[in-house]
Amino acid sequence: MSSCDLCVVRNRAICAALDSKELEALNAIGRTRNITSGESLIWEGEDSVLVANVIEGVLKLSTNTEDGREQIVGVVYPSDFIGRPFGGKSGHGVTALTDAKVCVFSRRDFDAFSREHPKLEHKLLERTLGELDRTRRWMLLLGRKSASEKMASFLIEMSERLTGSGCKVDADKPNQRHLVLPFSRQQIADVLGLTIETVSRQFTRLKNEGVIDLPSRRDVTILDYQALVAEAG
Amino acid sequence: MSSCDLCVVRNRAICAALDSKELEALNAIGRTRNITSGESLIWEGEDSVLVANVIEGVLKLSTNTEDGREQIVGVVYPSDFIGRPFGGKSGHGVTALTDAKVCVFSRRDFDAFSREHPKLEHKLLERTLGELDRTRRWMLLLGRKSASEKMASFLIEMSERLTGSGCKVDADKPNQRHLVLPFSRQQIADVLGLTIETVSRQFTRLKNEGVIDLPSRRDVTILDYQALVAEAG
DNA sequence: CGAAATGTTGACCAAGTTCAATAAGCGTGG
DNA sequence: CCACGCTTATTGAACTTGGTCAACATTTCG
Repeated sequence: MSSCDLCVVRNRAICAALDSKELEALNAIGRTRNITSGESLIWEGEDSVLVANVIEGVLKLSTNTEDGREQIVGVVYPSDFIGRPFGGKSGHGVTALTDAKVCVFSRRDFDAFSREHPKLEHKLLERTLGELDRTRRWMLLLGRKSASEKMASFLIEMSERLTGSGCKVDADKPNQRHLVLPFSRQQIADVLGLTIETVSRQFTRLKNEGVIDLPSRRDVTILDYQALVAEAG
Repeated sequence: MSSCDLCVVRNRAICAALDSKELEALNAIGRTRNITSGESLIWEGEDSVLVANVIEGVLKLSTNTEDGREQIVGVVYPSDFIGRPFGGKSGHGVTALTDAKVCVFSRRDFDAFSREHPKLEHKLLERTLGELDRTRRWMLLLGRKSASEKMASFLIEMSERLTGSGCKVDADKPNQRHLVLPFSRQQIADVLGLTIETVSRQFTRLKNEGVIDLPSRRDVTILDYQALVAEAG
C-alpha cells in the first residue's frame, strides 16, 4: 500500500486518474514536503525543476517587475497542481501563504511518468484549461474594474474558493458567511492590482455600509452577500 | 490524401502530433470555415459547442462586464487552438480581427477523438500550459504597469508575435522594425485596460520622442526597439 | 463627394496613489 | 502576564495619472 492511499486529496488531485498500481509508481518518484508560511517552493525565472500537488494550505503564484512591484497571478489550494511540466522556465514564483504540505516531483521524472499515463495527462489538461479560464476571468477584473468592484469580486471569489477550508455558511442566514483570509492587506492589494491603502479604505467603507464585518485582520464576515454580488460589476 | 496534407499549419498546430492515418480521421470530423473581419465564432457564456484551429488570420478572445466594458483576454494567431474542450461554457467570445480561416470541430467529436489520441492531447496540454504562462505574464501588465509601460510592452509583444506575418525586420537596422497591427485603437485599449484616448496620446508621445513612426493608422515603424524595451518596465 | 466611423487633441475631473502620521496587533523576553 | 518594539493596518491630505467629455481631424466607404 502506497502512502497515496491515505492522501486527503487522493480523489480530487490529478492522481485520481490513476489506479492503485499506477499510483504506487507515481508515489515512488514523489515525496511530501512541508512548507512554512512565507517560504518559497519555486522562484520566478528559474528553470522548471519541480512540480507538485498541493495537499494542505494555500500558496500564491506571483511575478514582479524589475523595480519590485508585485502581481499575484494565481492562488492555489489543496488538490491544485503547481509548476510547469514539459520544459521552460517558471514564469512566476510559488510561495506559501499559510503553512502547507505538498507532494513534489522532479519535473523530469514527472514529465516521463505523465507521458506514459495519458489518463493523468488528461486530468492535468482539464485542470490547466480550468485554470486558464479562471485566469482570463481575472484579467477582466484587473483591466476594467474599479477598486470597489475589485474588492467585492475578491470577497466573492474568496468565499467560493474557501468553502470547506476557510469559509463557513450558516444555513439560517444564507446571505451571510464567514471567512478567514489567507492574505495580508498587502497580498490582497497584489492580487487586485491596487495599493494597500486603497484596499484598507475599501474594507472600512464596506464595513461602514454594513456589508461586511471585520472581527480581526484576517477575519471577514459577509453580512450581505447579495450586496457584494451587486457591487462586483 | 486528406486535405490536411496541404494545410499551412499542419506542422505547427496540435495536428503535428498525428500521423497521416490519424490525420485523415481527424479531417473527417472537421471542416474549414472562413470568417470575415469582425465576425464572431464563439460567444461569451454560451455552451462550448465547437473548437477550432486557426489556419489564417488573427482573432481576439474577449470578455465584457454587464455594463459593456470590454477586456481582450487573448489574441490567437495561425496554428493556435480555439475553444474549450471537455465541457463547460465558453468564458469569452472569439471574434475575428482580420479575415480568417479556421478548421472547426464539434466539441463533442473533438473531445472523443482527443481522448483516443494521447499524443494530440499532449500537444494540446503543452499549448495550454504555454498560453497560461503568457496570460499570467499579461496580468502583471494589467495590474501593475503604467500606461506608457503598457504601450511599450504591447508594441514589443506585437513585434514578436507578428514576426513572419505582420512584422518585418531589416537586417541592416536591427533596432528597427515595421508592423501592421491587426487592432484598432479601441482594441488596443481593450487589450491594455486603457481608454482609446490614452492609447492615442501614448502613440503621439512615442512618435514625438522619435521612438516610433506612424505611417498610417494600422502601421507602426519601431525606430528604437531598445528604447521600447527600456520603457516596458 | 458626403456621411459615418475612427482617431487625435485639449481642458477638466476623479479615482486611486503617494507620503506621512497614527493606531492596532503580535511576539519576545523580562 | 505585561511591557516593549516591530510589523501590519488605518486614516488623512496632497498630488498624479489616466479617464471623461467635447471639439475637431482624418480616413474609409458607399
